[in-house]
Amino acid sequence: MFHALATSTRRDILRRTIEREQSVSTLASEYDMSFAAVQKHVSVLEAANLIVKRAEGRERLVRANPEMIARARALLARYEQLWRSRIARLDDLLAEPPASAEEDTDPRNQQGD
Amino acid sequence: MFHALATSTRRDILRRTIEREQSVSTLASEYDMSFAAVQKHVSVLEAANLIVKRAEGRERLVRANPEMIARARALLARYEQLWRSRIARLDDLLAEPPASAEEDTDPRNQQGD
DNA sequence: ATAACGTACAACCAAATGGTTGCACAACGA
DNA sequence: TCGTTGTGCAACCATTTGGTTGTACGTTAT
Repeated sequence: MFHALATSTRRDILRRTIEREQSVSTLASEYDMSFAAVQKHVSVLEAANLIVKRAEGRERLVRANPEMIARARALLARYEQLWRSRIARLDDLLAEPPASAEEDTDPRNQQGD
Repeated sequence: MFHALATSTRRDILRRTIEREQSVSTLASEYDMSFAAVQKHVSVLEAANLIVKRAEGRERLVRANPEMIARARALLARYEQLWRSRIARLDDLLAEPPASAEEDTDPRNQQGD
């Protein structure tokens, strides 16, 4: 999925199909490459579920799938959350009372600052 | 940057270095591939600014760069925003009074339901 | 019916990618 | 000092990727 987002052409296709549903050939006319090349980009986005195709006569209308974009964003948000919880853990260590020598591992050696 | 995130190995490296800073060889020992392969993944992440390397003796300590993760997430959030504003625009059209035949384009033909 | 259009797909190609091994070199430990 | 460890880098290889052209086929318009 991140792979599908890794090309600027595909991100642009995504952007355009968010704006409005449009046919593959309409999309292809926007780029300086062959129809087949754009067709491949579209199929990569489709495989990643970032867009959806719909048949209408001889045309295939392409529209973005906002659910998948949200999923990608949520995944990255999880990484941010990991980071925040790491910070929280360090804060916890620092907040611990430096008293009692009960533990066999000294908290001061857990995370050098 | 999305390209850097496109491999599960690299996302895993990112996750580990969010958890805690660690050397390249420590990272390498976690994966079933050569040191050089992991080294390359690390350099891809570094080029994308998703991680930062720091020299300490002969080791190179790697840590995640949360700013860049946030930027990626923000970018995807913008796509979501695009989608929302598209919906808002359609809502505006539907909210318009269907009276006055002044426009030369009939609102009923704008978006087939 | 026939031409033009929109699409799908296969074959092909150059470049990038993800992996390998090997070598060089600096830093550390005995 | 000398072996070991951690790193960087180059060369190489197989596969994937992003592009091309050509062909085929259904749909639309004349």
